[in-house]
Amino acid sequence: MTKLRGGADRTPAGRRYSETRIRARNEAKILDAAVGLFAAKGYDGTRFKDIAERSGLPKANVYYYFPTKERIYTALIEQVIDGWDQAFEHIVPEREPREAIAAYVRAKLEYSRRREAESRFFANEILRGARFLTRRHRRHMQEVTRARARVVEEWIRQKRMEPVDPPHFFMMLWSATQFYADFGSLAADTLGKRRLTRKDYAAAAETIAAVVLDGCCPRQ
Amino acid sequence: MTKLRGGADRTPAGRRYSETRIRARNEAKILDAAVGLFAAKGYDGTRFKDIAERSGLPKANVYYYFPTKERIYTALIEQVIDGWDQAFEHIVPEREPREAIAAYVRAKLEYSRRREAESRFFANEILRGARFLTRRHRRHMQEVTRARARVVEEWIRQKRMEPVDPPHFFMMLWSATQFYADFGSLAADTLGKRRLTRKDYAAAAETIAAVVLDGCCPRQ
DNA sequence: GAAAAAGCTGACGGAAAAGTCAACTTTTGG
DNA sequence: CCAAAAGTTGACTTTTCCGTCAGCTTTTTC
Repeated sequence: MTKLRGGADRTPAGRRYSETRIRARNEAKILDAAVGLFAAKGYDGTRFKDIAERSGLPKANVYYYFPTKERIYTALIEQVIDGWDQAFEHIVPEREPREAIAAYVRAKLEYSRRREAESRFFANEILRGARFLTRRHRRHMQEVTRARARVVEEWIRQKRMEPVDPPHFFMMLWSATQFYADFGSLAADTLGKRRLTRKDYAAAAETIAAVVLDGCCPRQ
Repeated sequence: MTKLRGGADRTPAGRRYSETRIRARNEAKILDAAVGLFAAKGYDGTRFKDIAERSGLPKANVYYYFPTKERIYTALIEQVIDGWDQAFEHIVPEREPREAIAAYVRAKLEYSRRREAESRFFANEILRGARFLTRRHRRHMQEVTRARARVVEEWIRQKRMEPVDPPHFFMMLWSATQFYADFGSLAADTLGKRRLTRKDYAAAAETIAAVVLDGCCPRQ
């Protein structure tokens, strides 16, 4: 499996970045401020000045850590992909498909509820054609997805679930789970509420599980 | 049902807009150019100058038709909502649920495949919190959705389909169908292709139908 | 404790964007 | 055909934003 986060950037003095405490803290501040802005306004719509203001640092200071706006953006991409990988860990051959898939759906929903900005940020990037995803990122995601697709294929071969096309099946799960965070305003409108609550996410998990699981996995 | 498109803007001389042929033609040119740019770059990322260039008109001329970038944007929103309504027409009580839902899924997929830019444009707007949707737009969409939710409720009452929460069920259908157009680059990667073909959309429709329909509607 | 590295910042320059305007040409209604 | 309305446009001003830089302070290292 390709490793991400191989970062080898260096300070002017040749020291590896992120070695100092101050740098780590300030980079976190900046990324934290940036993810919300990028999520709300997109790459082009986000002003460098605004990132600086929101993170509480002078603009020139932000430039000290990130030489361009693009670097901030790509740093965030790596951060998000890390999270993306994790939910997949539920999809393992030993588990019962029904239970594993339900756990995966819950994990994804939980992630997108708790890290709404990250979720929207990434959705935005993909929506715009994923122009900042490098070949390395893409390959990594492909490999991870393919590995889990093999698990599903195995389940199907064992007649433990209905025959579905694994990639399409995953995409269906992604779209359903991301929807609530990414299109939250539409979801809220549809439910006639001002904002989505934890309960709404729970109801979503239930509906998705009810429909998808009964549609692909025989009940015990 | 609330009517959209009530437009009552007037020219300097008090004439209703869109009465002249030239205006109609040029507004169409502008909106056509704008939708692709907004879809690719978002509201803030789209340059007024670029809209002008792409539509083949001088910038000042575009300003003659649309006093601000925002007006172009909101004009597009109305256009898209019109399309959104149409797919819903398949959801009628007389039809067999299984068949009606399958038709709805196909219609939505077809729309997002053929009008990819519109689809992405709208997804982008929602993703950013739907800040340009007016109360009128929102109410309209709510009403339309609610009306169709009643049809689903009726089906359930008649035991013609499994009990599901209609709003969540619709959101699941929306997310699954929009995914392929809106997140096309991710979908293509996942399938190991450069671009999505008509066949991929067909496979998507099949997977969605297989999973969703078996999950909610008893087979005949 | 002093040299070196890391961290910080106000002020500035250049580029590119939005938006304006006055004068021009074309189209239309009667 | 001609007056009025609609349509067109280049050149302009204003605003905004990215990125730089020189010189400062703080922290680390030995």
